[in-house]
Amino acid sequence: MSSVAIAASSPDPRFVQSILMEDTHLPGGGANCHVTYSTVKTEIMSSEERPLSYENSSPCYTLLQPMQQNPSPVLFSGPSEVQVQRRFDRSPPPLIFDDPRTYQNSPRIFEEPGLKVDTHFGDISPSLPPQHSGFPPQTQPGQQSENFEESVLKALQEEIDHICHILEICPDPTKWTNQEVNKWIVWYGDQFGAPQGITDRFRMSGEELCRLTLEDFKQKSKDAGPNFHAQLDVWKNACKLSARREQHSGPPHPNYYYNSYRHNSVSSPTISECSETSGAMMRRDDYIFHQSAGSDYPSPPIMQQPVGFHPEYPSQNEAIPSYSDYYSYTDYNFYDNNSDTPFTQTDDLPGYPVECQQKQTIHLWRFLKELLLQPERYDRYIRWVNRQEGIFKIEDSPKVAKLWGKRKNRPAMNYDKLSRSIRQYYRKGIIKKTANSKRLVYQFCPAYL
DNA sequence: GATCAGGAACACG
DNA sequence: CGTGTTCCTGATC
Repeated sequence: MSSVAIAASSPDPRFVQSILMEDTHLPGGGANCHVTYSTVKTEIMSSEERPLSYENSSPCYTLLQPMQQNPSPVLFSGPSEVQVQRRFDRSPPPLIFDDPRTYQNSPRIFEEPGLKVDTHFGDISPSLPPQHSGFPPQTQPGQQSENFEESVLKALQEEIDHICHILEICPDPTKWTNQEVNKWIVWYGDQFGAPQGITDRFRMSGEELCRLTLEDFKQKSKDAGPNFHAQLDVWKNACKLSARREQHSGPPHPNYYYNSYRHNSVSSPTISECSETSGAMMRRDDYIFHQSAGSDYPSPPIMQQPVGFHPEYPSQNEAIPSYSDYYSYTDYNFYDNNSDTPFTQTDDLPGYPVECQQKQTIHLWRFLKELLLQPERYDRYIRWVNRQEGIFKIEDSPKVAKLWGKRKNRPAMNYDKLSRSIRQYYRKGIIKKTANSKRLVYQFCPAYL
């Protein structure tokens, strides 16, 4: 059994697009393919093809696939047969092979020296004995591509859910309002290096957006346009596949975040709560590297806590989300284990290759928003005053500053400096003071709501 | 004293 | 160049 690490949606939407559109029925392949979050950095794209967002993107997905008699051309074979190559007219990079069952013995990308295993995000545990690898039994040939598609879809669904939660948008692009389109463009624009004012070029409904062709996107932004187009395609396809799956397999996929937002129910659950209470979050035993009873490794909820969701820790993009600034993992290697912090993982970021921990950044406004979106954790420090209008109040300025400092690995961060950064947003139209300026009360500008 | 506003220099990717 | 970070002065609450 071998695994192949590939970059999935966040790193380059066009690559995922190709998977969803063409590669879900891999000839001879796809059996027991599984997708898990992992910031495995692989050179799928040549450097000139790789969008700017790639460097800042996390997570990547790791596709794990058993070695086949006739390996999938996409994942295993030579360049001439590779869909991705055809699509992008390039030679594919060397793929990474690995055998999860003997993983602990194979010095691979997962085993950077000193790299700890991320039991939280659920990567491969080097210490797990083979019998506890968590791999499901081999499936029948007929199930192969279906499983692959299912896995990709699940991973994408989680990523999309995560973004929907953050942006408070509907997962189905065709149903987006103008404002939701705006949010989505802002979010991915950040990742794709879209020019300022890009949202002005996308003042339309989701339905209109979905009707735009690649050329339309290119016209709106030569560089970022194709990425927007591909990313939208990923969303659309994920939505279709999800609907198709629901048709065949019972109840619809409940988007917990989105539903909770739409129905304006109680405050968002914690991620762990989601994992236990919501069908939208994948069950723990849905994951490949789940914990076997009695093991020292807790069940890794791979998608439960999508990378980047942890405001105190880097998430993807910020440069997303990944997603775009879904973020800098160097931030994990610092300080306090102060029990006051709502997290227990204050060590380094287990499961993330060192090279993935270097280049990502998070924007302050997004960090604040992520804090605000987890009131159950942070409302002691920062909370919405008027969520609809984006007005929020910093209740505990030293604490918020400390969290920000942690996040940026700036131990000397204080509220004076943080507020200076916030004030930089006035000119950029991201955050402003409220009309009746009150201390510690700020307001997100409409485009960033 | 804490917060706010904004200038300026600087770091970093 | 964009996004902060750091330091600063002066004003306001």
